[in-house]
Amino acid sequence: MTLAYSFEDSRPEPRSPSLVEAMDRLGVRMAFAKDEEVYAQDEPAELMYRVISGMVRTTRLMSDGRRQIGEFYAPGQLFGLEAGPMHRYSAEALCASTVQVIRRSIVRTHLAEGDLERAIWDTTQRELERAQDHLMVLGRKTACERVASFLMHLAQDGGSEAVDMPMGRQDMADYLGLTIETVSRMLTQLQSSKIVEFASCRKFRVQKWDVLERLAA
Amino acid sequence: MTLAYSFEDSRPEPRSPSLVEAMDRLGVRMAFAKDEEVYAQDEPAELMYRVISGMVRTTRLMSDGRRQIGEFYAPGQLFGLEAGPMHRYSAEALCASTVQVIRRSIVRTHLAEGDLERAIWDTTQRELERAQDHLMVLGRKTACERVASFLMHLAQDGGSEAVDMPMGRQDMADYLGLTIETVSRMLTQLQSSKIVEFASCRKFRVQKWDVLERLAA
DNA sequence: CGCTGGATTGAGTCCGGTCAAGCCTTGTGG
DNA sequence: CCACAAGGCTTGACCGGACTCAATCCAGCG
Repeated sequence: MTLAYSFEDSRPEPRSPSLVEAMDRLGVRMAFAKDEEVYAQDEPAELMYRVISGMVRTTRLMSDGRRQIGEFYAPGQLFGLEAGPMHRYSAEALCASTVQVIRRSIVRTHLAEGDLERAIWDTTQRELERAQDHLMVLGRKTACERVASFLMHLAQDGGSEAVDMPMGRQDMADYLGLTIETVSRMLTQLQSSKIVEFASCRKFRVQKWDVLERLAA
Repeated sequence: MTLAYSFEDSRPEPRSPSLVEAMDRLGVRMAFAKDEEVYAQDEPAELMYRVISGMVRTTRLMSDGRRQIGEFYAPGQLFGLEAGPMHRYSAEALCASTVQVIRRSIVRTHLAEGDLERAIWDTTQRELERAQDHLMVLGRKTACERVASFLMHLAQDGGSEAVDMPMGRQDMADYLGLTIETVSRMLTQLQSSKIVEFASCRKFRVQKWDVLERLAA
């Protein structure tokens, strides 16, 4: 495994510390290769997951191959905590990743009454908020605004540091409802306007926060 | 009020019957005119709402006026039951409507422990599922597929009956991430292919379920 | 050093947006 | 009952942003 994207636990889960602790004690760490599936759509959701290193994406596929990415999960974030009994998206590692896995029933027996429920609740709530923000992006924003929003979001809590982008152009495109070519064009456009600067095609730095913020609207 | 859209309680809320009962006993019925606001975005969410007649939409606005509709709520459905402390969308009646309103704190004191929580949970869960389906529509479907999905959804539980569409073209457009003109064109296209038939511009009947379903993908 | 897969760039097309005209329904007032 | 106005819907002509297809570039790696 390369060191490139192993920013271990740099963004810890803000809530449910006791759950995370229980997962640490009782959970199993599993390694996933790039593009390896963590779970499948319509599979029963009896496990829960937490990203340790790398990054995970949730995707949904149409019969003709069109793909929509629901969300990206960075180290520290919980995922696969569906409200219903089934997974509504499939989940895949988008680069070599390690994920902590634990059976829900085990968590339940080892946690104070309601702790698991609270964690699921917090996660679902955040999930809904993210989906609602995503709707605005997909429904009403231009290609340039979508890409700007995306970079903004990635850079959010990175200070003025260089930000790593574990996902490739295709993943960005499928997240933003665009094509790779359009994503690429918008990125070069943002770069030539000196709004962001790319060290490599997976690493950038924001140069004009105000402009980027205004573009992301 | 015209009789056009008064399909009172034809689609009852499937879960949380005790909550609905409590709302019936303790809630207040309020009438809203077309386009009247039920609650505003970023307003504290201390009330909960249930559509009695008419229809309600939740919307989010961008600074330049672009609008995204989050969801439509038919009679019987609960809305405004946000997970967080604030409303993340504003809600408006899209035609003359009556809405049952009740303060959350009152519900809590009159219901068995956990009943309110369960209702909020069920609603949030359904909300998330709807948002996730919506993402696929906005991210990866063509104009024709979006409109087909929309009609499909409306007609879902209407049998082969004529289906009423309380919302205007602008509302459809803002829900589907399109313009009124495109929506209109797709509707005439679907009609001239004999897939659906419009009695008036707000009332239709599905003629070829299989084709519509395939289009909606 | 060449191979490979991802990223960029270019040329051309097309879907959906824009602008503008016309139509139809509904409601109002003479 | 008709005339007219107003708003919503449809239709047409045109435009442009994003897609498609294809060539090229580039970094990582054997």
